Amino acid sequence: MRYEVQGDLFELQDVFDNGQCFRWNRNEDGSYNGVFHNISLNVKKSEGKIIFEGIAKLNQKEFESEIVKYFDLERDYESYRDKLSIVDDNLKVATEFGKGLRLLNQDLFETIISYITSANNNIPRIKGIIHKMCEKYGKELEDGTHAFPTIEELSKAEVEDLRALGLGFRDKYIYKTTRYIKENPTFLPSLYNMDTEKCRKALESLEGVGPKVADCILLFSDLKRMDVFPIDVWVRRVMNELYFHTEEVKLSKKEIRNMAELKFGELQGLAQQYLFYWRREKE
DNA sequence: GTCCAGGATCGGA
DNA sequence: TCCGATCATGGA
Repeated sequence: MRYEVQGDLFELQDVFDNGQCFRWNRNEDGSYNGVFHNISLNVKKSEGKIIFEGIAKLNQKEFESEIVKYFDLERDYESYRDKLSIVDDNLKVATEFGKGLRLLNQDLFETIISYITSANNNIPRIKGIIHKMCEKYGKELEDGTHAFPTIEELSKAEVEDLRALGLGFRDKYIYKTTRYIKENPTFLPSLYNMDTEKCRKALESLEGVGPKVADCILLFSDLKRMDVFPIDVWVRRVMNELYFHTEEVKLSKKEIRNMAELKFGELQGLAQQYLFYWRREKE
C-alpha cells in the first residue's frame, strides 16, 4: 500500500528523532521504518513528496485516514510556529530549528507502557526494551515485524518475564498497570472525555505514572493535549538557561510550570517539545 | 570505580 | 506539602 502527501508537511528527522516515539528507526537511505496499529510502514521523501509505503490489512481509504490521523496531518503546525516564534527569541530559534516537527497521535496503551518504561532511563535503552517487548508479545506482521502488544497479549506476561526484557524496577509497574487496564475496560475510553486536569489525575492513579509520565502520555498519545508541560532533566535545563539563569536544582516544578503557562499558554506542550528537541540536539 | 538517563514511590519531617 | 533514599540497567 502506498500514499503520498506534499513534502513540506513535515521533516522525517524532526518527527521521528525528537524523542516522542520509540519504534521508528532510520535506514541508510534516510527513510524510516516503524510500526503502529498493525501497520508496518516505510516513510521517505522523494521529489518533493512524502511517501508512505506499508503493509496493512486495510483498504486504501482506511490506510490513508490512519496515516493522516497518526501523523497529525490535519493540524496547522505552521500557525503554531508563528504563534510561538513571536513569544521571544528563544522560541523563534527553537521553532526554526525544529521546523519540520509534528506530534504523533500514538496509541494510548502503547504510549502508557512506553513512558512508564522511560522513567529514569535513556532513549536508546528504552527503544531496545520496547523492541524486545514487541518481539516477544506483539503479533507478527506479514513482513516479520511485530505490532505493539495488545492489552490482552501483554497481560500474559509475568513480572519475571518483564524483568527479563531489561525493565529493571519498572517491571511491577507495567505488570500492575496492564492488569488494571485489562480488568477495567472502560478506563482508557473514558479518558478521552475528561478535561486535562481530570485526565492527568486518572493517569497518575496508574502504577508507575507520575506527573512527568502523565504529561507525556497526554501530549504524545492520541489524547493529544497541548496544555501540559512534561519536565525532565533536559526541559529543566533549557528552561533554567533561558528563563531563570540560576542553579537548576533549586527550581521547583511549580516555578517552571508557572513560567511555561505564562510564556506559552495553551501551546505549552508543543513549545516544550521544540525546546527539548533543540536543546538536546545542541549537546 | 562513578555518573547519568524523557522519574516514581515510599516514609518521614 | 515537601524532602531524601531507593529502585535496575547499561553506556560513557
